[in-house]
Amino acid sequence: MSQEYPDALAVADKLHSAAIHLLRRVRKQDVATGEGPARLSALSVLVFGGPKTLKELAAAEQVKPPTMSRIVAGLARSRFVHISNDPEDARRMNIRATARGIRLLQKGRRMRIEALAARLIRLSPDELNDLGKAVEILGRLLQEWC
Amino acid sequence: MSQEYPDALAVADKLHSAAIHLLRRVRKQDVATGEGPARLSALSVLVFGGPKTLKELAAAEQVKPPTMSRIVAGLARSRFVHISNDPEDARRMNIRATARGIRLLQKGRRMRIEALAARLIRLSPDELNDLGKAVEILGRLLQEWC
DNA sequence: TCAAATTAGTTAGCGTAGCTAACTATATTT
DNA sequence: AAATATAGTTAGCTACGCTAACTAATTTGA
Repeated sequence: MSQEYPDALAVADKLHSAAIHLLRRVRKQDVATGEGPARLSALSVLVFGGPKTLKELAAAEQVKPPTMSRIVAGLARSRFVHISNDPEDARRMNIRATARGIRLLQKGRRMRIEALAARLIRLSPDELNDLGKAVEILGRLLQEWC
Repeated sequence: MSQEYPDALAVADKLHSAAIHLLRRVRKQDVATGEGPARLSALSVLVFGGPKTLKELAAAEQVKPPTMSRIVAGLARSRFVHISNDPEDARRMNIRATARGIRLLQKGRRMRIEALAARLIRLSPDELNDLGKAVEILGRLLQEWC
């Protein structure tokens, strides 16, 4: 009992630090897309989760409606998403990624992931395998979390 | 050769996603400190790495000098850091964390890490162990990565 | 030695991204 | 029909990133 907790704390500390520094490195690839991380992330939700209302998108991104309103406005201005009226409720908007949006997402995602993968291939097969197990665990943990 | 690369890509993808979502969760603890992540991170560098000039601090945080200038100004206004003149070079400033700054950092860090650790202790010992190995690997990888 | 170049940091001004409060417009409930 | 609730926007604040242009101090080197 007094054995697990300090260990979890130590892992939490290093994991937190690693997440911060890892994102700081891959974020450098983003400038090439011309869009910021919040827009790319929202676009990703639309591409992989299908059309959404503004409120749903805000909830998915854990952000308040006014924030998502501006993110969507930026994406729409650049024609990466298309906004249509909900036929059942005139208050709602239906937001969907355009083909252009899907292409942007694929490009940006590919660049970030490839920059990271270029580092990962320097690892030994064992190390990569350990990392693979860890991301599976993290994926499950994050799904349960909130 | 065509075996390692796609695997690294898959791990990179999930790792990237996990880092984004993990930070989004722990960041919620930050509001209680009253300071943003960039200030807390810079303060952390000062606490664990000792006094620094503005340029050194900017380099450590991978940020441009004007950005760090504003971060330091905010920390100084709240008396979390103390700025003194370099006796050898009047252009330079020596920035050090105050006792108040150290206390804030410890508080904020503790809250974020504890929120994360509270999730990690739900894992099995094996899973926690896998995660422990992964963060060690990531730590080394990030050190080499510019 | 003294003018030119370099270096440290700031200021001004821009964009993105987060928030709350207050607003409009539409739906729903009573 | 009026009151209430819901969806989204607007206005205005803060933080945090950048570049360009600036001041002040130090080095360089002719």
